[in-house]
This record gives sequence, C-alpha cells and structure tokens, in this order.
Amino acid sequence: MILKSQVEWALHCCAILAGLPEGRYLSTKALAELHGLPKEYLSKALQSLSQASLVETTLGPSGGYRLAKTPSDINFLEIVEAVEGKARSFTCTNIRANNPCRPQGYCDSKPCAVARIMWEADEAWRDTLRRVRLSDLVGTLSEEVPADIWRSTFEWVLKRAG
Amino acid sequence: MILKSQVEWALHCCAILAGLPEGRYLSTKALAELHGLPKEYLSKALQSLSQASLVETTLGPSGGYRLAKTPSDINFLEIVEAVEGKARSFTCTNIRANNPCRPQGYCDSKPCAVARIMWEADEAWRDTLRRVRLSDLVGTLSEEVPADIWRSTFEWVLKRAG
DNA sequence: CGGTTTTCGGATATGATATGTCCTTAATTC
DNA sequence: GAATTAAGGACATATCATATCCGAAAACCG
Ligand code: FES
Ligand code: FES
Repeated sequence: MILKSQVEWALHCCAILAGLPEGRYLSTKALAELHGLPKEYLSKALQSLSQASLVETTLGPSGGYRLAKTPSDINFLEIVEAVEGKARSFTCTNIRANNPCRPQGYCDSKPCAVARIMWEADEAWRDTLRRVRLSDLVGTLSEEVPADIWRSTFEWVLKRAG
Repeated sequence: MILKSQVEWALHCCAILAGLPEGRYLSTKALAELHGLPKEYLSKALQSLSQASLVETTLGPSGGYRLAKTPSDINFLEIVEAVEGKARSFTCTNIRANNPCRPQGYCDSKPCAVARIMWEADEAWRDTLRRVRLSDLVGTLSEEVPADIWRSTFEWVLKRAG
C-alpha cells in the first residue's frame, strides 16, 4: 500500500499556491521547475486538483493555477483524495461467502467484521488528514524554512506569477 | 493506495486458526478450500505470517499451520504488516531539495513538514489496527455469524485439522 | 525402507496500475 | 495573427500484484 508520488507533488504545489497574492496565477511550468518535476506529468496532478475544485485555472500567457479557497478552508484530505481517489484502502472481496458450509443462497445482513475493523482504521487515517489545514502547513513551513530561502523562493514565484 | 487482497486472506485465515484446538494444524489446502482461494498463492500469504512468527508450521501429512500465540496476543497490525510490509504509505522524495533558490549543498535538518503530517496519519491508521486483537474479531464473529453456520464450519475445519 | 503429503522458496508468466511522454484542441494574451 | 497556456486523449514503459509451477526438504505411514 503506497501512495502515488503525485500526492506529494500536489501538497507541495498547494503550499506554494497558498503564498500567491490575490488574483495571480502560477503556471505548471513554474511549479514543475521549482520542484524539479516532469512538467507534463505534474500537469495530470494539477488537473486532478482542478476537477476537485481545489484550484482555479485560466488559459493563455500569464495563465496557470491559483487556489479556489482560502488555505484555511482546504484540508489535507481534500488534496490527497483529489489525486489518490476516495476509495477505501481495504476492499472486502467477501470471501466468507465461499464457505462451503453455508446454505445455498444465504445472504449476509451486515458488512463483515473484518472489513468494519479495516474501514475504521482507514477512517482514522482520513480523520487525521481532515484535521490538518493547508494553512497549518504553510505556518509550519514559514517557521522551519530558513528565512532567506523562504523569501527568495517567494520572489522567484512572484516573478513568474501571471 | 490499495491493500493487497492477501491482507484479507491472512485475516480470515487467522480467525479460523484461532478456533483450532490446542496442538492441531490446518493445511493450506483446507484454508484455500474454505475461502475459495488459489491454494498456491494463498500459500505465499501464509508464508509471510510464518516469517513474522505469527503462525507455526509442521510438515508432512497432518501438517499445516497453527497460531504461534494466543489470539488475544495477536493484533491486527501484526497480521497486516506481515503481508503488506512495514513501510509507511507515504514516502518523501525530498522534492523540496530541487528548489533552485536553495544555496548549493544546503542540507535540511529535519524531515519536511509535509511528510511529518502524512506520517502522523499513517501512525493513526496503525494505532487503530494495533488496538484490535484477533480475539476481538473472533468474539464479534461468534456473535454475528449464524449459530448453525458457525458450528458446521467448526466441524468442517476439525475434520481436516491434523 | 519407500511412498505420500506437506511447507518452503525460487522461477516464471500475466494483468493492473503508476509513471512518463507526446500531440491536439480550445481559450487567453499581446 | 502569433505565442502561451490548461485540458485531455493516446501511447509507451516500469513496477507491482496476482497467479502458477516446480524442486527440495521434512514429516508421517505403511
Ligand atoms: S469477507 Fe473478507 S473482509 Fe469481508
Ligand atoms: S520534500 Fe516532499 S514530502 Fe518531504
């Protein structure tokens, strides 16, 4: 069970977009260059964010992406699910139904106990992500990233934001 | 991010083995037949359980698997990690290091903020699984599975247990 | 002892999914 | 009209999950 690397990409990109001034857009090209990622493929991740209505886009030169909501209104789960999908990590294939001791045509009333436990764990994972806002990440980053790097990155981005 | 189906298989098999009388073994063949699974491939999952010291084996006719510990001493996380591995679901590929604004040779002191949050969620998932014991599952099953099916399954297993 | 049954591990094949590239279309800016 | 951009489809490649097969070693049974 491994998350795709697009999840990391999306989170980093959202963190950058969160620092963008009101009304400005940042292109895929800039985001790819900033993170050292293949532009074409990163584009797929950004499209996922767009389809999830987490970011807005505009075309043409000076086009690109910006957040569709305030950073404090976006949580980690939204971003993760946008690229990873909302499907649960555990799927019950109902192998209990293959038990040869079962009467013909017997039908289970509840989802099985095994799946319920695995889904509970899945929900705990999602709950944790749901509780962390994008603004929390930006806050942590602004404390931890050395001030000069933080500032020069911001300038680098502004220079390319349309 | 999707768990392999072997996880489900291992959990179901452990639940069955938990009902086995002291000192008896159940073969892969019986477990595969009971759950309608490919014997050869299920064998791989059981080998994983064996390598994790969750089950003990013996060879020859009347050989097979039995639990290595009491059901109340085995938790879900042990079983899941045995077949799924202990690696975290999120891997930080350190793309922050590609930031062109960084000074040459700059080295990060901490794991990055993004990864820490994702790992926290991963830990919440593991914590939930760690808290559920195999004996809890057996207890739930014995309440929910209709008594006649429960009993006949038990007899079916005993007839094949060496 | 010899034949059977079992686990174990390696080798191999197949299918699905993640990753990555390329190209076309439509919208926007200048 | 030319340049730039997101969107999305087609395609190629790599990795991993799934599945099967085989040989070796151990245990049981006659
Ligand atoms: S029958 Fe296996 S998890 Fe539901
Ligand atoms: S640098 Fe991306 S998660 Fe650590």
